[in-house]
Order: sequence, then C-alpha cells, then structure tokens
Amino acid sequence: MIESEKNIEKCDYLCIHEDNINTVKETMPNDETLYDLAELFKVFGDSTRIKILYALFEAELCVCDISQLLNVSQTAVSHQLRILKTNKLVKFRKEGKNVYYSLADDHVCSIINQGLDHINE
Amino acid sequence: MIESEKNIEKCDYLCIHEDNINTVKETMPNDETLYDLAELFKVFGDSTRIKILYALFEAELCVCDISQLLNVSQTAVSHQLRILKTNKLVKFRKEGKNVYYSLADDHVCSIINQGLDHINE
DNA sequence: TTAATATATGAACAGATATTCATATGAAAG
DNA sequence: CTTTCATATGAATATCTGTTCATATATTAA
Repeated sequence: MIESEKNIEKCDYLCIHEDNINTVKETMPNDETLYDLAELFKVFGDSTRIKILYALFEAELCVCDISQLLNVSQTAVSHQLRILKTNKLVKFRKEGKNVYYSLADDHVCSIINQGLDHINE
Repeated sequence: MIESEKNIEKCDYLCIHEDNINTVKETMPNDETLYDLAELFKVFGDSTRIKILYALFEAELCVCDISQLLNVSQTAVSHQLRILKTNKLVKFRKEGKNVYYSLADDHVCSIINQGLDHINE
C-alpha cells in the first residue's frame, strides 16, 4: 500500500462526514458539466476578453474599433474574438472588409453584471 | 515610423467608428475594475475550484471531505481553498483539528447558476 | 512529552495561455 | 489584375497556473 492510499484510508475512518458527502454527491452536476462550466468562466477570466465583452455592451464594433479602443493589437483582438466566438459569447456579421461583432445573448451581460456586483460589495 | 504605427494611422482615417468608440469609452468601467473582474472570473475558471464551490452549495465541508468527494489530493484542495479564501468566495471556521469551509455569500451561487444557464441553452 | 492526524505552505515542474511576428485570406478600389 | 486594407491564423515565445512532493504547523490523544 502506498503512502497516499494509507492517508486516505485513515481519513475514511476518522474525519469524513459521510452524510454530507452523500447529500452533495447526489446533487452535484456531472463532471462534464462542471468542466464545461469552468471552461466558460475561463473565457471571462482574461482582462482583454472582459474588456472586449464590456465594449460590446454598448455598441456593435468592428475589430479595428475594438483594437483602438482597448489599445491592444489587431492580432491579439482577433485571437481573443476567436475564443469568444468559439464559446458562443459573441456573434458577428460581415460588411465589406469589416467584421462587426456583438454580444451573442443576454447571459453575457448578466454574468458580467453578477461579477461586478460581487466586486462592488 | 515603424510598420505597426503606420497600420494604426491608416485605420484611424478609414475604418474607425468614432461615435461608437466615444459612447463606449464613456460607459466602460475603469481598467482596474475590469482587471479585478477578470481576476474574479479566473477563480471560477478551474474545474477543481468550481467543484469545490458547487460541493459547498449543499453543505459545509472540511478539507478532508472535499478531498475525498472530488478525488483530489488534500494538498491540491488546500491550495485551491487558499485561492478561494483570498478572493472571498469561501469562509471557514476551525473546530479542533478540522477546518470547515462554506460559501462566503449568495453571489457565488448566482454567478455559478448564471453560468449553468448559459451552458444549458 | 510524544505520536498521530488535519491542514497549510513553499519549491519545483509540467502544461496551458496570451501576445507578437510573419503571413495568408478576402473584399473593395483604382 | 494589382494594390490596399481589414481581418484571420499558425508558429514561437514568455508568462502564468495547477499539481505534486516534501515539510511545517497546530490540535488532540496517549
């Protein structure tokens, strides 16, 4: 028996609260859902992306607008927009040479606003 | 003049939508707030931490409980709890050798539930 | 006091990630 | 059709992050 197993076994007998654990196990979403959830929040967890999303609260913007507004290179903005697109947080429409991005739906606003509430307390 | 500056200047004259940019600039929170916001979401953006938080939806749990429940080493759980503590997402109380953790406030639930809503659409 | 146990913490390492650079694509203008 | 411009993308790099390992701390029991 390796050391780590020994520790877990000790713990089993002495400090585990079985009732609590079983209750929680029953109500927790499955691993995949929680993984996806973490992936979603990871997308919000970068200041460039948050700035892009917040910028799109007010208006539809093209890549160049965003780049200048945030003072971030066009390339970096494009890369981040791709991530936002992949995660269905923004949508876009093409018009000539420009591509206009906007928020995909209201969830984006509400998630960000919830976060702001937490910060401003 | 270096290449990148030339590009920005071209862009200034040709594709920037001044009105949109000004509107957005007025309503955007300051950089520090947006940075903090990203930091907050970064904390939610890890599956181990999300699992810990979700586990605490149902019940107060000690480190050992969490470790067994999630099948993650005690050390890893401790490290992640520290991050959650630092960001005021969990609180704790000591009782003998055990330390019991629970959610710091309702924001945590609502942020996570908002995220779940987005995923399940 | 000493041993056992629950939790915490620092250092190290491996894997992930954001930006930059160079370049490609695609649309409009000349 | 060639040039210009807006955007996209792949590769490279530097930084960040999560886990593990070893060990420290603190509490209880013997």
